[in-house]
Amino acid sequence: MDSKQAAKVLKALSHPNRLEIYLSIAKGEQERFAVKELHAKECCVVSALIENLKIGAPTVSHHLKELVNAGLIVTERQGKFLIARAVPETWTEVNTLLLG
Amino acid sequence: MDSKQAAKVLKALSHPNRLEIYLSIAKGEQERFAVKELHAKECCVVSALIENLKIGAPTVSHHLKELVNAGLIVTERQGKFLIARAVPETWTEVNTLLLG
DNA sequence: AGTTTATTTCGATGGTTGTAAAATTGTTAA
DNA sequence: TTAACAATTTTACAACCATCGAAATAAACT
Repeated sequence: MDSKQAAKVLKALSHPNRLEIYLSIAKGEQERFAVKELHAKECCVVSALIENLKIGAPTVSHHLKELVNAGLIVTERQGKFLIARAVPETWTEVNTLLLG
Repeated sequence: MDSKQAAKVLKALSHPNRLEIYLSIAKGEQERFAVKELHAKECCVVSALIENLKIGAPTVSHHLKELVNAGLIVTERQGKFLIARAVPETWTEVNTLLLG
């Protein structure tokens, strides 16, 4: 990964709320909120994040789009809900650039 | 490190020019520009960064201050020049949070 | 003093975060 | 199969923050 792409990823994580959203998704801490049919590690709906962060749904929606755009997560709609999963390789590549 | 502090560090690296500056300092690529008395890995003067990035001295000065403020580098004046060294532990802590 | 290197101040420009209100998409119940 | 509900997204807008250079200032060498 080149440094311009890395800067984009870092920017996506550079806001406290967005970093929290990413960590919640990556660590699957949303299990208690998630719909029962899904596995814990791949669960995260917008409404769960709203509960935790106390910011509005439109803002969460916007933040999620930025994380998707940076390649840090992927999302998938399941019925009414939006499910998110982290893409850990993206962070690994950034880390490689910074440590290399 | 807590996530708010991590976000601050990530923000400092979230701009392409600042990331380049940090990488230059961390990798000691500025040796050819540095004053001869200093060791390669700890050398980096503002004028060298200006050469590489083609942005003005005031902007470089401002970016360096943000990197210092995030704890990613330390600076020291040696005569006319400003010397910078990376503080790799800061990045390590951020990485630990993101991987943990 | 004059030159070189870096910093501060200030202003212009553009981007970011957030909300309210409306629109969209999917589910459920009559 | 409509009507009502529920989750998310889009649009529009306000408030705030970031990047950058020009000019002036500071610090250090010759």
